[in-house]
Amino acid sequence: MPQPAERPARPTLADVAAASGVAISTVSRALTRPERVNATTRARIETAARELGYTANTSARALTSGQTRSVAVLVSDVTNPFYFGIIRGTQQELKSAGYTQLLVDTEESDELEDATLRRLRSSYDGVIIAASRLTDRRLSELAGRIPLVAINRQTRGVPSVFIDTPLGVGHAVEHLVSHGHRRIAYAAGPVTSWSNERRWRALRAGAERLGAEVIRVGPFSPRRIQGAAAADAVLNTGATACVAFNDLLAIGMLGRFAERGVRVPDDISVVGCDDIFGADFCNPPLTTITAPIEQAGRVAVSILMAQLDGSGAPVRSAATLPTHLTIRGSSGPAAVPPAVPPAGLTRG
Amino acid sequence: MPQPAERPARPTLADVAAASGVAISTVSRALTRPERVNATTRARIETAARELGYTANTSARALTSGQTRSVAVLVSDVTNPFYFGIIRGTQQELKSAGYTQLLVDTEESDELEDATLRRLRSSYDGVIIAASRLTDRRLSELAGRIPLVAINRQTRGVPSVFIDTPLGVGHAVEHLVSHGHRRIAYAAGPVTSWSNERRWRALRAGAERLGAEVIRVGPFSPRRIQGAAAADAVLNTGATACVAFNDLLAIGMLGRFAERGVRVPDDISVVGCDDIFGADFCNPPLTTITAPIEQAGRVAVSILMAQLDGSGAPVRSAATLPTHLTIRGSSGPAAVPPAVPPAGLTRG
DNA sequence: CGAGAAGCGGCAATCGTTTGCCATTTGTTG
DNA sequence: CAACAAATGGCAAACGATTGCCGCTTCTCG
Repeated sequence: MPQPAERPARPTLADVAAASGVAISTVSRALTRPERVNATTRARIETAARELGYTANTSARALTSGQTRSVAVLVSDVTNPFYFGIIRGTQQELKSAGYTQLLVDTEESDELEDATLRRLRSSYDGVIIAASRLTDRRLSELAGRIPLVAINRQTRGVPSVFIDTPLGVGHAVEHLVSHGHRRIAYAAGPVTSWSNERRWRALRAGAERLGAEVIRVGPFSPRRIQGAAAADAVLNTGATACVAFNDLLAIGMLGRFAERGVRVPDDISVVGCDDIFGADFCNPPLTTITAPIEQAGRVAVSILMAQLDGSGAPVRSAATLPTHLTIRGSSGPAAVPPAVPPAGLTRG
Repeated sequence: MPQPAERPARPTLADVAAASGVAISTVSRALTRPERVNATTRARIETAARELGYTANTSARALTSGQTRSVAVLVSDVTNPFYFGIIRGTQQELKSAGYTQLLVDTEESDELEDATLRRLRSSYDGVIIAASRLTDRRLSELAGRIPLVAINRQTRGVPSVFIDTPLGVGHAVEHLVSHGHRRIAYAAGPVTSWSNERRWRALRAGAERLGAEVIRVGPFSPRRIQGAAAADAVLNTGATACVAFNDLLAIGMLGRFAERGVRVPDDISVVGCDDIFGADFCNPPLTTITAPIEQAGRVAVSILMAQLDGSGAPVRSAATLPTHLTIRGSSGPAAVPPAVPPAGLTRG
């Protein structure tokens, strides 16, 4: 019985070799290390390859070379617009480096993060983790074993890109205090978030420096829906201004304040973090700490590439990206003027 | 010279086999077809595998089995929040099906779309294309060769998920006309967009049915920044209401109108399409055609899975997802009352 | 107690590519 | 013209898993 005439399979190196009358190995070299093969032979091979529509099988290639030319990008919640920015940045940069992006949502779970990384181990050459929930120990152990870059997570020995939101928080405090706010609430994010702690500390430090009071409420899950609870909690503190863990929460708060008839910024000022899509056109437009989110994704990729291409020498790079306060309509003078006029402004 | 003692490599089937005293093939079977191997042997193997931390090498597995257990998701612009919804949906569903998502941005280019699909051919089992820019011919040819599902693109023989925005456009027209609008502008999207044409036709048909006039302006690239140009163009038409190709454009228009002192909806009503993140909290909140975006992603995956798991029988499914008009603050009564009172409301 | 069947596990080929090593050809130089 | 080097291309062994086929055990039943 003759074998079926159909040949739905994709052409392999063997096909190209047969078509151009050389050995498989020669074709392989012609395609991957052009200088190793004679120009005329190479031309013949390239023509044959093109005519056959040959493309290398990535699995087979990965098997021998150990290189997959793809990078896993872990985000803790694809739902969060902040990560869209990261994804955009990594996507752009990975593509231009000829890599493929494996996008994974870890759902804020350290276990899932760990399990995914293990399960896909042979599918990627390196990893970019945004807002990891892993312990320092585990993260640095991981970084020792596989090329990895963390975004917004500084851990000893782990290459990272840090968006310096605490810096912006400092500016936010100055902005608020200069407007007469003396009591500032912080609507906290998840306890497992490293960034959350950093922002809170920056807020406290800034307030202390300028003689303002801070009250922390929360934690809240960084989602818009949680903004309602956060808004109510903030109202209870008697603060005239608040800083939210991130814009998502802040936008949610804005909605709740409107619902309750609390005027922003007349009754209360709201400051967010990140400057995500929407922060500029919500109502009122949100005063926030603008973070170079996309850039963070791009920088993360470039640090990763350095590790990958490099000769194995530990790169152990750590980039810090500055942020700035973007003042929009959601913040303004404090509702109730302070009992004592801000004479202390020229203290010294 | 003795070989270096270090053994950084991941454990393979051979390692597990050695550790549990059986052949490689037995280990493979124990792990993938548990019923083929004795319970006690299996237990021993599983223990060994666990202790060694064994995970299958995906490349090797893909090479023999021909299955990669990953799916390529192509979007034409990761920057567009509409696609975030798609990505979320596919991500969720793919993960629960045990697949990995390869995210690719095709940058609105048919060539890039084609090239990527070819280049990565051996890396995915199936493809989901959102808003393909390919020709019908090419797309259906592709669908004949590889498992594929198109989102918002109906082409003969290509399994697809269609978000029925035209249906919603019809409702939007009724809404506007009932508010006295007689002249409605359409801010068109890219000419290569299949959806754009469908929306325009629905708008024209609806207007004709209700005796209103429509004017098309554009095309505009579906980005916020283009909203300014679109707003200005709409103003020139003398229309009292407009429908935008999508929310991104509509939100951009809102900003421009505010800038020019044109009140929405007092001076002009604005209706968007898709109901993306932000449509509900922009200023004013946008009246828009709410699309089940995430669901579209999920349904696309499930159709793809049917093709993949199925016995090769062409599934050729086509799902249509209904939309609905969500009325918010950006639309209202026409600025200038119609010359003739809308007596025709009870026609027939 | 013997024969057939079922259960179980091993051998080895295979997937498509890469790459170290070697053989051949070609070119260079004294 | 001889001898050696460089350029070129082929052979074959990996990479790590899957799987068809076959043989050995065991078990069952007459």
